[in-house]
Amino acid sequence: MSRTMKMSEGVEWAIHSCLNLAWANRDAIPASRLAAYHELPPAYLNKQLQALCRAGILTSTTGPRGGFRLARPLDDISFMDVVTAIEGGDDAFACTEIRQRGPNGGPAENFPHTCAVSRTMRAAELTWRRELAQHTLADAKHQAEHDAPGLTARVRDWFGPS
Amino acid sequence: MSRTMKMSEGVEWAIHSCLNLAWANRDAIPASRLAAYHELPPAYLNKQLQALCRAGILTSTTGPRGGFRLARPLDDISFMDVVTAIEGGDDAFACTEIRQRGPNGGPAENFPHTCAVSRTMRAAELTWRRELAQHTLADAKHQAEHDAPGLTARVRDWFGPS
DNA sequence: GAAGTACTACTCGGATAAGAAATGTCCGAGTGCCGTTGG
DNA sequence: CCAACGGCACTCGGACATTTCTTATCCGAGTAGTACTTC
Repeated sequence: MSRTMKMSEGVEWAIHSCLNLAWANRDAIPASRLAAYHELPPAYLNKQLQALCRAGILTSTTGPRGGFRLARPLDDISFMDVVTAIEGGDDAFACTEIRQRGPNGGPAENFPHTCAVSRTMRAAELTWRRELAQHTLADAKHQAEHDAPGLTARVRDWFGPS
Repeated sequence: MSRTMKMSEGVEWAIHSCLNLAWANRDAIPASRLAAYHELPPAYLNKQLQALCRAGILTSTTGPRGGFRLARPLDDISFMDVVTAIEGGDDAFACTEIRQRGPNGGPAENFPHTCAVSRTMRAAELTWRRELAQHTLADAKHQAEHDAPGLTARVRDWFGPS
């Protein structure tokens, strides 16, 4: 009905920023510059990149000529890694075990099996996670380069020489 | 990082209520009674069931001896149907096309291909939706009955004779 | 001229506001049932 | 006794609060570079 079950837009920002970091191929790029490239709020993008640092996807350096850089090559960063870093690893469907409440409920010992509803939901989410884990940012980079041939050079030029 | 990308708990309530409707096998059951079975806020559950009515999964009747009933058999109601009814059909990942913004952006004509990031995200979600669409509430009902043999009779008895 | 030092500008990082959205509540419109009344 | 009628209790339905969470912003701690002072 309503627009719930929405993924944070920070995921989109994070992925594109990682791609830009790879294309720019510089030592470190500050959040403000990465934000300017997509006209995003700088401080908020910084917040998202912090999450990537905590997840070990990026590394950060403070001070002049500081900023963010990739912690490992793109083919070692899956979509799932980024989603987990930003969104957290919890399942979207949180079973609250309402079947155990109410008149026909009782102590948890009466319910040795996990809820059938929960099983189906989790299985579906698992296929989603698996699919995300099988695609890396390197794949996205190659596809984007294939779609827009001159993109790599344009991005590198805009971010300037190393 | 935070607990975002969370599915509404209304989905869980809706599925269990549909199962209870099937087990009770009565003409119509009011939201208050369905809520009491799981100790849920009656008015809010009513709100969720309204969404199922709009989606054509349930039918509603007002007045005494009114309430909700299933609009079609359980094997014709998939998990996807319920999720769509409650959460809406929009994708969790909403591509905002940030690649088109900024210095290297430009008019949409410059981007004939859909964003590679978006493609991957949508493909993953599609597997999730497909998995949900392949399982019906009848499957869940059978599994639950298999897990807890006496459940069917207990539920029907609690809701009382037709 | 070279080395040491203080200063400045710039970065991330986390704490703090603002806004949106999910969650929860309440009252009105409508409907079927039941008792009453009249034939 | 039977039928029609009026009242009543019960239901959904949508409009209205409240709480939570995402989104966004701001300022401080720390760092590297730079210019200046001193030997």
